[in-house]
Amino acid sequence: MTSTKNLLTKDRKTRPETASKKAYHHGDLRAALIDATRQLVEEKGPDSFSVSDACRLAGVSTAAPYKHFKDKTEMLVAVVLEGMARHRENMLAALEGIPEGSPERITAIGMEYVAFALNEPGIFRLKFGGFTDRISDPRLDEGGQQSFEILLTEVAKCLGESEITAEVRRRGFLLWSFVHGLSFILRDHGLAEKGEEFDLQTLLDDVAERMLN
Amino acid sequence: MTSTKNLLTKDRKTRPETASKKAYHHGDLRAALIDATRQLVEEKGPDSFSVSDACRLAGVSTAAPYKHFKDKTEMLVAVVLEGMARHRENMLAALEGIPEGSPERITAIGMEYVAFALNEPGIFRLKFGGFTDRISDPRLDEGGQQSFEILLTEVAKCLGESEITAEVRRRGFLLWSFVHGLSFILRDHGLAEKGEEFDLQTLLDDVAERMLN
DNA sequence: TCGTCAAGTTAGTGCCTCTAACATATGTTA
DNA sequence: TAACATATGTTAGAGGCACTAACTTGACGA
Repeated sequence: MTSTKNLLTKDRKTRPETASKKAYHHGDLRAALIDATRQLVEEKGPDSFSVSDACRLAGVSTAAPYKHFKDKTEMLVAVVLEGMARHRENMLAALEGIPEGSPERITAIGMEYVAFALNEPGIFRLKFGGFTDRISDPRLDEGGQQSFEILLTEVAKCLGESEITAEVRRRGFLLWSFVHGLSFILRDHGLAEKGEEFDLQTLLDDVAERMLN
Repeated sequence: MTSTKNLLTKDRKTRPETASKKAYHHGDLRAALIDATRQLVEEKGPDSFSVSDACRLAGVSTAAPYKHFKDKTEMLVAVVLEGMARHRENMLAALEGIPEGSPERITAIGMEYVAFALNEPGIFRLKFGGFTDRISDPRLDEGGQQSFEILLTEVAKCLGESEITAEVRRRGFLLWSFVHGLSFILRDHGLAEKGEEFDLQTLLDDVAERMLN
């Protein structure tokens, strides 16, 4: 589906691009397994994901992944890391063309945050749903921190601060909490709450104003 | 630990309370298994929970649970339902003694919401963390809705409305989103964000004021 | 050309969920 | 009170999964 090959693979020299060798060796099994894992996590849900399924999808034996990943958890971590990088890129892209220091930049980030939760709920849950008993990799915390910094930078500009002060951090934390919770709720229940519908953009504008004034 | 027997068991007539019959029949295995499940879910995390472990803890064979529960998922649902009832009771109890219509009632609910997430993270995650691919029981949605109604009632009073209007629902939704997200973040990272600490009560007061004014 | 090593394979272990068939206690009814 | 029906336990076992060990293939460098 997505052409994310080589994102997480170690560089290899002179890989022959004649991919159809009917090869005993796969070519880039690591990337293929990550693709398969992401697909299955979204299709069946993270809980129902099995390494065996990923192997079947990639067309290899069930022992093959262990040449590339320590265990099942490491496969999931790889998928989440890749997803978080995409998430950050999306948020940064959403900022383009919006004037610096305007609250629209805050809401744009929020919209993108929610969009990721709705478009890739499986990965969103793996990262944020508290898989913490299974997955605890420092790289995941780093990634989350980087996303948070993006928000803080914008909050600082909105508040007219030249650097990230305690107050900026505090406001950012409030905004983050809100959008984070909103993402979970929307993913689980949708925007229609007992027949009444909220407009997401309006909701975010409202909150940004309340939090930043 | 907690004496929650009979909470979820069908009434049985004339249960002999001479529990130590070295009995082939357990007495109240259903309740014992729910207890064991809750304990294990908190100790090891929902992902690592296994029916076999619960059986060992309860001292029965691994086939015994299936006389009381359809499958593993139904065991978890039972634990979550029981936890949600406790959660609602806690929130209602937290309101006692606080004058009607004051925003302190809102923050008291928020504090209790967060407290549950921190005290019973396993159950919190099972309910809200999006186990939705495995667990989807209408009773869970009902329970969540009931909790939300508690909040809405208080929001209406704070806004001086005699019934739950669209605006009440909207404000309640904003508050819920915030506290929900806050719960997740605190459970995952704690209140100390890079050395700076927020006071939870102050944070909630602040947000309530911003959302209700 | 040959040896080495990365990256596949098959076979197998141990744990898990869940089912089938059997065993035992309990309480109802003749 | 005896016998039956039913609820609730048991053991045995099927089938799936994560992961390992030992073997095989083939690509690359000396």
